[in-house]
Amino acid sequence: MPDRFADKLLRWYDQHGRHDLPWHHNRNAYRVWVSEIMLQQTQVTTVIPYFEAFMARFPDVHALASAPVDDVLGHWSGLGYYARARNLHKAAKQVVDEFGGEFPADQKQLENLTGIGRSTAAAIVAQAFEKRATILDGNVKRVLARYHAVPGWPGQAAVLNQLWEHAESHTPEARIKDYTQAIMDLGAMVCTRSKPGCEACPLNDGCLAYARDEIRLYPGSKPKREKPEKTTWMLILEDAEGRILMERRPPSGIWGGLWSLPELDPAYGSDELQDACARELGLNCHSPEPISGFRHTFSHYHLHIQPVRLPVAGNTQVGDSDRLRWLHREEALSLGLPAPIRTLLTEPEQATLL
DNA sequence: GACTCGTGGTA
DNA sequence: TTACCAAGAGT
Repeated sequence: MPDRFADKLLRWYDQHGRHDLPWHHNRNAYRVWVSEIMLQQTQVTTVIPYFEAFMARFPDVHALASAPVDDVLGHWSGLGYYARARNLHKAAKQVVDEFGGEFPADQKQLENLTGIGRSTAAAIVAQAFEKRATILDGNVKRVLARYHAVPGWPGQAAVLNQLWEHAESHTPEARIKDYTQAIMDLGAMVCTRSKPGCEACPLNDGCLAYARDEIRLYPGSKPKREKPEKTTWMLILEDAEGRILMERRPPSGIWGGLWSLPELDPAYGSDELQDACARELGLNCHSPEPISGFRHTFSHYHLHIQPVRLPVAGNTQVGDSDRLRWLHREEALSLGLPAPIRTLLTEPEQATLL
């Protein structure tokens, strides 16, 4: 049974909530879906320009389903978590092939689409179809962990299940679209991770953590783990015409499906790179010109990227395959590149010669 | 259940 | 400079 929680929250939302985000206009299941996928683990201010460009290029599910995956990845370049883009493209085809281009209004059917989980399916049902459904994203987890003083890290299944139960219990029948936006807005604008605005919170009188003055204890933090250090050679192979050899990365793993620079095993020493290049890529290269490396931090490890210039002598047999392409710098930059590779190609002064 | 998957903001 | 983490989902 819905409680006063939703009423207080909605009253606050009417005055202080965000009513003007890009995906609030021309609202339909497609736009809600794309926004929800982009917003996974990604902040609103980062998403907005990507969303606008994506909608201009892929205005509906048919445009997305019929587009080349490279085009989709290109519009995702710099946003991160690129499996989202591959899954988005795959799911668009599913919607066209299995549902005639119309998104199902059922949460379970939505969850069968690639890349749509429980919370995202609920968000689409609530926001696009205005049917009662319960979301549980990072904002809601934080609000509810504090409101009910739920101990533990939400990554633990037991903790997560408790939060889902609380979330279900507060979900109202009426104004579901607004409620869904409201509880996310409260988490993003008031019940923030650091320096929450408890004095201005519409729910502070029922908040258990606030009553105990223990806001900082919730939600529980993730257990720390050591981040391993990894190293890789990134080859800048430039031919006589100034073209650079680009390589498509494998579909899974880091930067899956994106175009990047060819890599060699870090076990090779600098003096072995020229031979390794000939053996593994069939290229006749000049001697390597080391460039100062840089460290890039991922969620689970640090990667020391060691770029190396290896000018290529004469014609080469490599290239124009599905995996390897010789491209001018501008052509390469039009592909979906990982952020550090884009930086390496656009700001070579960042990687100056040793 | 543990692990993987990016990037930019923030303290 | 570094650690933490945000509109999660797939393997």
